[in-house]
Parts: sequence; structure tokens; C-alpha cells
Amino acid sequence: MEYIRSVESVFEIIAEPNRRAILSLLVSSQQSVGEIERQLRMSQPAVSKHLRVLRDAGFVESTVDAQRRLYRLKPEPLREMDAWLAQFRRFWSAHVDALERHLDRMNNDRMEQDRMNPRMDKKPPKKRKTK
Amino acid sequence: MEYIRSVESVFEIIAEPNRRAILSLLVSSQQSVGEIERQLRMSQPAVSKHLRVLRDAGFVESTVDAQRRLYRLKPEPLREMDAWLAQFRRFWSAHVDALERHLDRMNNDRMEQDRMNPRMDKKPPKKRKTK
DNA sequence: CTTATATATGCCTTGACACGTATATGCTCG
DNA sequence: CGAGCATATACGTGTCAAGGCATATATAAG
Repeated sequence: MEYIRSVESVFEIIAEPNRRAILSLLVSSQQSVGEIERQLRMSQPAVSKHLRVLRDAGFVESTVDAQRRLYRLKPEPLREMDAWLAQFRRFWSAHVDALERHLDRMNNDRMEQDRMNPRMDKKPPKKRKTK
Repeated sequence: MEYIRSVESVFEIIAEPNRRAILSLLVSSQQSVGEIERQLRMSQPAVSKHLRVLRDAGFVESTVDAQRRLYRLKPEPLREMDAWLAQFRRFWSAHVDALERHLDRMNNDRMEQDRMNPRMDKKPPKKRKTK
């Protein structure tokens, strides 16, 4: 019905294992469709379709070389993913990094008392027993 | 219950926008199902199902608080994502240093548009470049 | 011009999955 | 006990994407 379906997010793009494999392949150097096809043992149409998706999403770009197309990585979408991941980085590094461990503890303490939340249409029973 | 749904990869988990929203919510503090439901304006079953998926994949864990369940983040899967991204980090930082100027000059505008626009062009830029 | 090679695309089928509604489970309190 | 709240799960449904096969397009070579 609707055709407006476009590239939702970079995350949906890299959810596909074959596409991640293609990206990993391209890290080392640019590759033609046929080379990717052989190394990943997938059908040629499958490779082309994935590359199409990747290119539309800005993950790769291609140049023409005779009948071949050479695909190479583009950094922006991957940076975008990294940016999203950044909000959690502080959190997880706190679990290993001793320096940040106390930050984590502070945060946890706040969580414990942070039961009250803004914008509640109806208030839940406040009576609860923490075990 | 059902057949064992193997946790394919962390990437398929975070492909879902609502799940990403839940994770972003939890980065500040732990939350109950009801709180998530209200803040994200989704149905209660939807929240529960997403939390189920997130928990099976190790993104979150829960503790029982009376009739409520409090969910909080776990770092491992996010670290796993970061590890995968790492292989590209070298690549894209290289672009800042060396290649960026060149690429910027060539298609900075195009990159921006490719990422925002739904593709309605039937053909890729037909660039002639034979060697 | 004809054929081979390289890649892209259209159609079709299949399966996954997200959602809503309804219901089950579990806990608390009167 | 039973009522009520908080959360989990079952089931049916619609949407959508990935893959295979066939074919179209483009270039190269003979």
C-alpha cells in the first residue's frame, strides 16, 4: 500500500547479517560485486540488493570500472551508530573502569529513591514494600 | 512455550525503535513496566514483550518489587555492539584526518541528502569512470 | 553484429515479527 | 476469602523484508 517506506534507521540496515558481513569485507579494501559474491557465498542478486540498501542508507558508495562496480565504505552512518551508542558508554565503562565505579554507585543510589515519576495520569499505590 | 528462538544478534534486537527507546529510558534510571508504558505511550503488552526480548538478549535485567518489575540496563550486549563497531572506527577516523577534505568537496551535499531522502530516483548517478 | 561478462531489477513466495485484544498469573490489602 | 492492580502470555492478523529465479541493462571482446 505505502511506498514511502524508506531507510528507517541505520540500525535496521545493519540488522541483516549478510549486510554486516559485506561491511566487514569492505573495511579492508573496496570490492566488486562478484568478489563479495564469492567470498560470502551468496547469490549475485542477493549481493546487489544488499548493496543497494547499503548505498541508499549511505553506508557505501560505488564507482564504475568497466562492467564492474567497486564498492567502498562511507563512514557517516557508522558514526551515527557510534553516536547513539555513546549514551551508554559511560554506563558500561563504569562496570569495568574503577575510576568511574563510584559514579555508577551514585547513580544507583539515585535510582533507588527515584521512584516518583513526573506526568502520571493516575497515581499508583505508593505503598510498597521493598523486599 | 515455543521453539527456542535463538538470540540471533544484538543488532536485530536494537533494530526495533521502541526497544531502542526503552534502552534510552533506562540509561537514566531503572523503571517499572508501567512507567515505561506511560512515558513511551505504548500498550502494556507491547512493553512487556519488548522487555522480554531485551531480557532474553541480556540487555536488561529485572527485580521484583511487589507486583512491579523494575528493569535496568545490563552492559554486555551494548559492549558487544561497540566491539563490532570498533573495526570501522579506525576507518572513519582516518577519514577525518586525511580523506575528509576530498570527500567533502566532492559530495558533502549529496551525502546529506542521500541519508534523508527516500529514494525516488530510479537510477544511480551514472558516472563514467573507466581506467 | 554477436556473444560473454558483470551487475541491477522485477515478481513471487515464505517467514518473521510487531501489534491489539483477551486472558492468565501473581501479589496486596480489606 | 475476594477485589484490584501490575505484569506476562496466547492467539489472530497485517505488514514487510529477504531470497530465488528470470530477465533487463551495460560494457567488453571477437
